Amino acid sequence: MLRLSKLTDYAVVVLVRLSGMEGVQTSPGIAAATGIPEPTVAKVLKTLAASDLVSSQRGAKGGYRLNRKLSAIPIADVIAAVDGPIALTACVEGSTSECESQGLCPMRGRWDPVNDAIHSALSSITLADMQAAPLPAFRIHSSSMTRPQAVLQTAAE
Amino acid sequence: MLRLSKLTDYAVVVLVRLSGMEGVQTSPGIAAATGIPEPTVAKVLKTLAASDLVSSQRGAKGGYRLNRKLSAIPIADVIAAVDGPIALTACVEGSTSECESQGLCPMRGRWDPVNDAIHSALSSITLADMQAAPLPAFRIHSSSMTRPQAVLQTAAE
DNA sequence: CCAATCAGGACTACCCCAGTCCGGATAATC
DNA sequence: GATTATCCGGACTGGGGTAGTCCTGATTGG
Repeated sequence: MLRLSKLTDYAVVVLVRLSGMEGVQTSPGIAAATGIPEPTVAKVLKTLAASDLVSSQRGAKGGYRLNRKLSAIPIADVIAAVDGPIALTACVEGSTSECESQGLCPMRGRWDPVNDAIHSALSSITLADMQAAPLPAFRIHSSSMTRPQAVLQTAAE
Repeated sequence: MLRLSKLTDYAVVVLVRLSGMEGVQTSPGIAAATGIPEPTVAKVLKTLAASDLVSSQRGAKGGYRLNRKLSAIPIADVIAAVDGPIALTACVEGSTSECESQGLCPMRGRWDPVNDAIHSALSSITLADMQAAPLPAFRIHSSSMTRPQAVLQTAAE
């Protein structure tokens, strides 16, 4: 199904949220604003910090801050940061000649054009594109909602 | 990691193998030729038959046959047949408004451009492209191999 | 010195895929 | 008509990976 992890989903949400504010933001704060569980937000942010997508400020009054503008972050970077290198098959990703059946595996290099195509497709779309995306004419209803909603309604908070 | 299932891998191998022969081929035969376990080959072929990528002939002297030429089969079709519809997020695939947190989920439609990009990328590459792919200058060594190797060395058997 | 926050890892529960197997239906052959 | 080879469809099970939580330590401001 070619699915990417839910964490990547969260990462996009968190990053877009970060872009909306000026100073640093704490993970509890982001968790409250997005509705994503606090530990999970922390996990995502740590991962993103490891990939230099966000900067962290430790200690009291600390928090996270976006390093680049959304328009400078291709979605491929986010996926790579959270889900690891973008590659469709296990054969391709690094472990050269580690294929279980070297002689049998006819894939060696054969998925490369596919991987390249996907990679370039994902590199051409930035978070800004996703932020300003279609966004159907649907509005957030606060009815039957108990949690602190309002994740990012068109980034204009 | 954006990985697709190993079954898709197998499907490509099986389809390329099918393209090399004229008449129908049995799943045991393909299993022997490709080194893929027999039940798995059968499973893949059944799936491919359900998506009209291959035709099946039942009964004795039966088997499978390719419906279109490799050049007419985009890899997207194979992925869709084996792994289901191509969509990156769970939100997108069908279950409309089934998102666990409707108000919270800012993804609704936002991954669409990404999905579209990937879909078109995968539609532009056919099995023929993958068959005639880079194919590094490496040859199958029969040394230290016990299983029936020779999956498809450049489709010229 | 204390409180708030990030850092980094370990840990667990759950879900989905991979692979197998079985009984049934179909069709060619003898 | 019986037999045999093959596909059909589903159920079943085990393993791997993700999601999510938690804990201990390091850093920094009040």
